[in-house]
Amino acid sequence: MSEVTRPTLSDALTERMLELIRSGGHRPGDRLPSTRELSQRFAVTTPTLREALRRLEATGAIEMRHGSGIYVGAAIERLVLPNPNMREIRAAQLLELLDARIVIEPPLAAMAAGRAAEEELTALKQALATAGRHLGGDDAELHDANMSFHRATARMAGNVVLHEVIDALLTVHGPEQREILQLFDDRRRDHEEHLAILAAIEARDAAQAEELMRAHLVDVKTVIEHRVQSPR
Amino acid sequence: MSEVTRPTLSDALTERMLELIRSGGHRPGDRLPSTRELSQRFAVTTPTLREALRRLEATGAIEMRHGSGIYVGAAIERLVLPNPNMREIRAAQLLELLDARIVIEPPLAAMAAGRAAEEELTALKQALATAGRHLGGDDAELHDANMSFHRATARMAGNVVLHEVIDALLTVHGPEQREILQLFDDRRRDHEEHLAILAAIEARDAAQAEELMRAHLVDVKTVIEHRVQSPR
DNA sequence: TCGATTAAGTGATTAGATCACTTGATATGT
DNA sequence: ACATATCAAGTGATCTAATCACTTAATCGA
Repeated sequence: MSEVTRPTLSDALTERMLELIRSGGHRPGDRLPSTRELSQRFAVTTPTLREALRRLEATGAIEMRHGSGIYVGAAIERLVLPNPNMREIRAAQLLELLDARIVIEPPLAAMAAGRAAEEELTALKQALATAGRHLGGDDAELHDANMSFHRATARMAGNVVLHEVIDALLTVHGPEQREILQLFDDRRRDHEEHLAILAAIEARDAAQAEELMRAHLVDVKTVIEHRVQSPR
Repeated sequence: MSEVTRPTLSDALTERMLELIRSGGHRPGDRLPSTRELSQRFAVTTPTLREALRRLEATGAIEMRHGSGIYVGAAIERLVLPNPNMREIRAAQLLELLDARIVIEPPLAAMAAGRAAEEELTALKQALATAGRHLGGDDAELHDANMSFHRATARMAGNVVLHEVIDALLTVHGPEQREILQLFDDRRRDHEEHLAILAAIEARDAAQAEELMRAHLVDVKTVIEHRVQSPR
């Protein structure tokens, strides 16, 4: 979903469809209106509507059964719902995401330490350097740089499957996390924890890399938990 | 991609497009033929073609830029390419997949043991019972039942994110794994290991559940490694 | 009571035309 | 000569309205 080109009609349709499912309180398995009714309601023609539907189908948000109807898919629950009202729900998702990362990323850090190559370490250092430059400035850029650090660590581990998993998780929940994680005091500590992880990997100390990564993610989780209970 | 309904024209188109990209040796960023030429080559009309393109776009396999063209996306490399010739590559992917599962599933088993509810345990037992019935028979059904056991365990852990990750991994690599894992002597041992894991979860012994799951997956990995070196 | 039939509703596909956007070449002005 | 403006060709986006293919549940018949 790179936004290099201007949002097209079909782009907007996809989101309106998601909104329809969500605001309608639909659950997985529920049946949605027919293509004819949807195209009328959204004032677009059938082919245009179907393009939007195909995208949703590819994501697992809906399921289209020939001759039967359009049904809400199982994946609808894990989709990023751009609903600005439901801060708590999104925070809960975020905590689950962090639990997932706490499971996956520490072993990845250990694997990375086991096979750290010079050229790969460069990517890590570069991400941290970028993050360092944005420590006092732009929220978005700092967050992106930090995510790059985690991505690079995952890539170094040398397991494509796990790398892609982490990549997907960070991509999907990136914007939400960024929004919640905006607090100035955490910035420097985050950065220093990243540096410590890098040092452990560079020293090829798998055990410490794993432990530092775990501690780091637990720290982040703690911050978010507090943030949810007492939003600023 | 549930195959409850018969594959539609657009389904086939999606795969033909993937094949075109792959066999053409295209790399991410490469430009593909225009919609007009593609629709002619595949002998379908524009709207039909575009549905297939939208699905590929949603997956990140391609990128459509208004007024410019259709380009190969970055995600094309991590897509599952149904190439029947490359047994070694698929086996290598399979080993990476198992490494990934070895990272994720043992902690999930531990989490499941921590919050095992009666009704959820039923799903586990049911899957194992089904597997038991197929121990001496159909390959495909036995494998499906075994995968159901792993899925159910992941679901019990109570983390939607990790559950979906495991679900996706098992779905994507399921058929390949099944093909490689066809050996009669492993069946009973696999089944018994599953039973042991269930017992640990039922006894709420998180540590043992985790360790048994890890040992089980390592066993499977060992089998595959041997199978690749000396295919029967 | 159970099976086959059927009709209504639904998704899938067709056809060609037109609109909107990008891009590189051309022309223009300095 | 260089930079800017204009333009035309190529491309994706959308429209239109009709027909085909499939599912489902009610209906009918044995």
